[in-house]
Amino acid sequence: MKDNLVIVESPAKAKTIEKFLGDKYKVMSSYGHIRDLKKRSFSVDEKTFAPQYEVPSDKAKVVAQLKLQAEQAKMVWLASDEDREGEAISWHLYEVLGLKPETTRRIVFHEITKPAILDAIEHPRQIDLNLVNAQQARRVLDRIVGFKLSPVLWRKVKPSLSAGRVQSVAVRLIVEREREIENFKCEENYRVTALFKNADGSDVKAVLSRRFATEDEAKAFLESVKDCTFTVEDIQTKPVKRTPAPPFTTSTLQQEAAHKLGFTVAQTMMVAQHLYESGRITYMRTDSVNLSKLCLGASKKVIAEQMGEQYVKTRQYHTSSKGAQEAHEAIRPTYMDQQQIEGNQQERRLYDLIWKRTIASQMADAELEHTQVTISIGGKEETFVAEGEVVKFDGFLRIYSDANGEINLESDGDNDNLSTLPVMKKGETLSREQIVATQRFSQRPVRYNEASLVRKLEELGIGRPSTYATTITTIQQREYVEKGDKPGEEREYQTLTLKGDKLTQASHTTIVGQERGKLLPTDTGIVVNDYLIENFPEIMDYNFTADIEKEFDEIAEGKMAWEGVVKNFYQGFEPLVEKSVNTHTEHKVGERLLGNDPKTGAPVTVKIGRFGPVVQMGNNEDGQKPRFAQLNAGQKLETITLEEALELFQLPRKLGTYEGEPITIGAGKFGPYVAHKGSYVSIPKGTDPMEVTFEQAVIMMHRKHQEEAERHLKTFEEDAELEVLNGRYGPYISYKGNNYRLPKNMHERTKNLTYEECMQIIEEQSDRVASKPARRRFTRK
DNA sequence: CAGTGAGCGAGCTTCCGCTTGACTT
Repeated sequence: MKDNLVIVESPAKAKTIEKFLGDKYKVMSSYGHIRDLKKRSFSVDEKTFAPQYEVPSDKAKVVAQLKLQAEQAKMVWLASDEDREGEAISWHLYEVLGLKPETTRRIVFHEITKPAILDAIEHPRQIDLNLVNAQQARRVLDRIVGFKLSPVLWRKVKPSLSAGRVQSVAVRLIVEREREIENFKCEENYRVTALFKNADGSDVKAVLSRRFATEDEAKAFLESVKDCTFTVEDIQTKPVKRTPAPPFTTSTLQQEAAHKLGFTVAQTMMVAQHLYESGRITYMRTDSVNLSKLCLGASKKVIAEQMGEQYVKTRQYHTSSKGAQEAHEAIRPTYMDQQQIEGNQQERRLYDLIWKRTIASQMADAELEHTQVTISIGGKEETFVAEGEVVKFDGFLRIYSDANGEINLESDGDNDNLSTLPVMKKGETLSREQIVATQRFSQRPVRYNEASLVRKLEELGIGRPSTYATTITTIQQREYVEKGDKPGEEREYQTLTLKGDKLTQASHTTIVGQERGKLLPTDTGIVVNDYLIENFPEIMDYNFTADIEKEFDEIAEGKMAWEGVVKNFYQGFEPLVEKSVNTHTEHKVGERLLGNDPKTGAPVTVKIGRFGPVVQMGNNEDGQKPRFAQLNAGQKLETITLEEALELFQLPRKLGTYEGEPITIGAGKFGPYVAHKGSYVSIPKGTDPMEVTFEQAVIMMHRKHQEEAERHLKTFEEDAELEVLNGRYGPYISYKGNNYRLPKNMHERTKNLTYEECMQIIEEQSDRVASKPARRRFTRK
């Protein structure tokens, strides 16, 4: 039996630490929190705010094991993380395991190294009850907000909805961005660029120092420079430095993995968890950019050996993000000298990204030389400016290309990729090749994707590294937002080109504003958001979390009592809940009267129904049963018109009977369809479902059945689960529920593919296949 | 990427923040 029991939060950490401590110590894991507010009931006293805790059923086993060991140990060391939640975990352990003060010590360490842990053991302290109370305030406040607001939504909007301090603000960001885009007023101007040749005949590209508001102004300018001479007026050269980005935190890792590897936020965390468990990287849920001395030294060595001393620059970064608690290190490789690891493709790619980012953060600045050449135009006030950049010393750019790890959202693509300028002399005359005025449009704001929403939440200090991924999942599960693509719009723009003495005009088209994998608000999301903002403005305020965090800090410093902070909040909040529940409105939240049915005079309204947005015709007043119809894809509660709504009631329509069963035309989530004997055929886009005749419908059914029959291109005796199928995008391989792309050069000979060939393709692509999304769970009726 | 599809008067839903295994629909 061991004399000492050390309890940490994570089993991977426990394993590592046990090796450092020798045989007098047993190290176990609590697997995070072991006790929480009761799951189903409110569990907070409305007067005293006393919380009712319980050990959840899935934690009973862990707790029993810990208890057994704790009773036998002479000393129990509580070594949960050094932050608010960690302190609370220690306190709950103390309470639940029935520990004694004289045989309990609280220790913390900031890096998982032998000296750091031995040092922690040398310097134990007591549980900090102020910090624990700050956590209790946080926990209780979140329960109050969540469990008081959600039922309001069940009554006012639809069952099973939810609201909370974090998720509701996340939805607000998405709804507001969509409104910004709707209200965006596009402004246009004319940007003038020139192509010159210098004395050697090399190209010089330059941009005019001003833009023109109208085509006429741009035209007048081009006319006026026909006979001008263009002279190199000034050449300015100055050194520019570029600094590497700090090492990864959870949020920056999610952003970069999304940007560079195309991972979703959840995917990144899953792969990182594997890397952590196999000892490849440090802990992956962190808000700290701090690196251990061990890592700084190891990085220095690797850089000096691989690239030379001049590439080394040891840096220690400091966290600037709001609400950071810095209980861990930055996310970095455990062993810096391991540049590559074994593992599947996703693991190798993510590891590579982490390794490079960490190494780059310890490398020298990149040194560049920026040159700006000013070109005068006859006696005119405007000038052309040519800019160029030369890398003098690549520094960290040698291994990490994206300095800031961000895309510049303001840029409209004008300043990208500065290249080298040819040699020019001051006073030199340049020959004009051509000058082009291009019509430009200001760009509307860009929608959020998962990773950029996380970045925004972190910036606002809302949510924690351990919850970013789940928050993103929750708002999608509640159907407040959905991931989707927006097709670009074709836009026409004009150019005016001056070449020699000739001024020509041309019209071009381009696709703008195309977006993929963006978060779009649903009707439900919009209705819930507007309702919450109107009735609970404090909760929906972007600064609510930051403000309340200041009070939690006061509790942690012992300056305020936690119940007082909660009470103060509750007294302002609870009456608003009361008021909302008791305000009986004639119409549902978000309901909109579109008008009346011209035939019957029945009112036509849209609202959020039990299954989402719905149009209703008539009400119960005249004793007639109201009719309902779902909105089509693309139709929005806010914008649908009476005419569009009435059209929805035209379907379903019966066409007649075929083979003893009726053929009907219906409208579904994915557009109009023909239904017969339980099978469905989509009606192609250009075809009006009201015009489809019985004969056409029959033809469509037959074509579908034929396609279905031809779908199975090849099956294999070796394995019944392996098939070659013909899909919408051509032939593909289907195996055990996953699909695999068939290389283009094999499309011709799908019929004689061999079993071995197919298995090889599957093997090659198996890393790339994303795990199947969890099956949607429906509540049992 | 690889094929979908109703229903709109019956009983349960929900928060945020720590952490990973456990399974049969």
